[in-house]
Amino acid sequence: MLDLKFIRENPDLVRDAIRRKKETDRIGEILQLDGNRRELLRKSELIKSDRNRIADEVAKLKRQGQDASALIAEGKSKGDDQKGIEEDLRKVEDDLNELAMYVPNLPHSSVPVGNGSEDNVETRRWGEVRKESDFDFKLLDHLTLGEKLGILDFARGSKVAGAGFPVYLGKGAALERALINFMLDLHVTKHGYTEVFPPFVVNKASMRGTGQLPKMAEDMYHCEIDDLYLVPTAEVPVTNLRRDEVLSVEELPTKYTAYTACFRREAGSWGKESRGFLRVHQFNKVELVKLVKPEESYDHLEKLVGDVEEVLQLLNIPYRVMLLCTGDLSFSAAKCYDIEVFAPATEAREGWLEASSCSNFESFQARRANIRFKRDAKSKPEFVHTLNGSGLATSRLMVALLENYQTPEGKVIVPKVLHRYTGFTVID
RNA sequence: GGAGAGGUGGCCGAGUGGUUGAAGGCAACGGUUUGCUAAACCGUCAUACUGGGUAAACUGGUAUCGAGGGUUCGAAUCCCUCCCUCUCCGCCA
Repeated sequence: MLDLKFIRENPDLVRDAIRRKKETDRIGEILQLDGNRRELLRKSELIKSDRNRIADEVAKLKRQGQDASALIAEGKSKGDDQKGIEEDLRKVEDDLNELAMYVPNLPHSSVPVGNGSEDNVETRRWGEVRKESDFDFKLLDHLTLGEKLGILDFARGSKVAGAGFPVYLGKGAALERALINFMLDLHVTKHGYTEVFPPFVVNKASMRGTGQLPKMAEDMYHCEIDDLYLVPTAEVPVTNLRRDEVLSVEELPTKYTAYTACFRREAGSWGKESRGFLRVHQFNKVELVKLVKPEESYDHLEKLVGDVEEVLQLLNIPYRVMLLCTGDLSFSAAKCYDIEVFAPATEAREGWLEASSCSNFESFQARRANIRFKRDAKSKPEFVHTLNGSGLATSRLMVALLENYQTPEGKVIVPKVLHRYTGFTVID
């Protein structure tokens, strides 16, 4: 969330950002509540100060063995006065905090202004994009291919859990595991991330910390009895590892990578692009998370994107990097690149599938999650900047892999870098 | 799940109703001393919110002893609820 003081002092900047991100502008109410809060706070603190003074004087009198009943009576009535004010204050604070949670992060100045995905800017492209017409045989899409090879089973996934819970079988399961291990190893050994295997469920405080709550409540799986949420992304447990901590400057940048399964209800988003792997309730993802110094966060964003790109380059899967415009930028992000892989047999979005999203949240999450650092022993703690990116989600990656690596015989060649993980070179 | 013990500042640890934001120690920071290091000595040593002040220095107030509520003129200290940690027992992958 944003600093209330910042909102108070720069309401127009914030309003502008809200408009660009197409969120609801409730800044007027926030400013009003903030004024009320400060007024009530002043009143309440004045009374408390009186009460403290009275209590001290009572103590003094008692020590001297004198009568203090007049003061005690006064203290009692002050206490009654305070109750009413305190109640009002708490209500105002609750309302204010709730509203403040719904104020989005400000887009960075380098983010193009735009309405939606049509205004995103392609910043670069890598690999050979071979369209369907470039192949001299009839391409199969990932679903058909997966079923024919017996490596994917959506029907049985529906039986045991429900639609959108895919099942991987045999070499498909092995390939999935290989991808995960390959990506983790690359990020750990080559890019210097620390591997984390976090819990797959988190509490409310964690969900608030990274900004999924309260806005995205509908999209989470929630275990009511224990009040726990299934993680929608490893970003949540991993970023929250350091919640309420003050890091030393030597710890920055802190870089984590983690595999988790990701669970999303995807409420209301069924319809187009929902065939097969394109939209599922459970998928696998290797996530990258960085906690960095504020002045370095934009350099780190570029490096983060580079770390993700290397995965695709090693797998030799064509992709493009999209800089999201203000209208497509998520609630918490200040700047975000999407990495889209190309899947030649997929009709949706002309074959370009979002496989990674790399964002700089600046201090937005750090403020919510209260993650700070000290430049040295004497300086005040400052909020870190947090970044994260999928490095990558395997579901969409699997689509691109199967479709790009298929042969005229309906087999799939395993990319070379995965051989040492799979133990086989062809799926047939 | 059952029984017990406990959660105090960066860390250790005292404190069972009244100048306790919290003794003492360690660590850290500044300084004195020192050929260097060590030691010794002196000092500083929480955070947030809020008011005054020049959005500085400085300064007033409030809150914070796991969290939330209650009792009281007054709570780290008494009562209730919850969370977490440890030990033992049970159950279990």
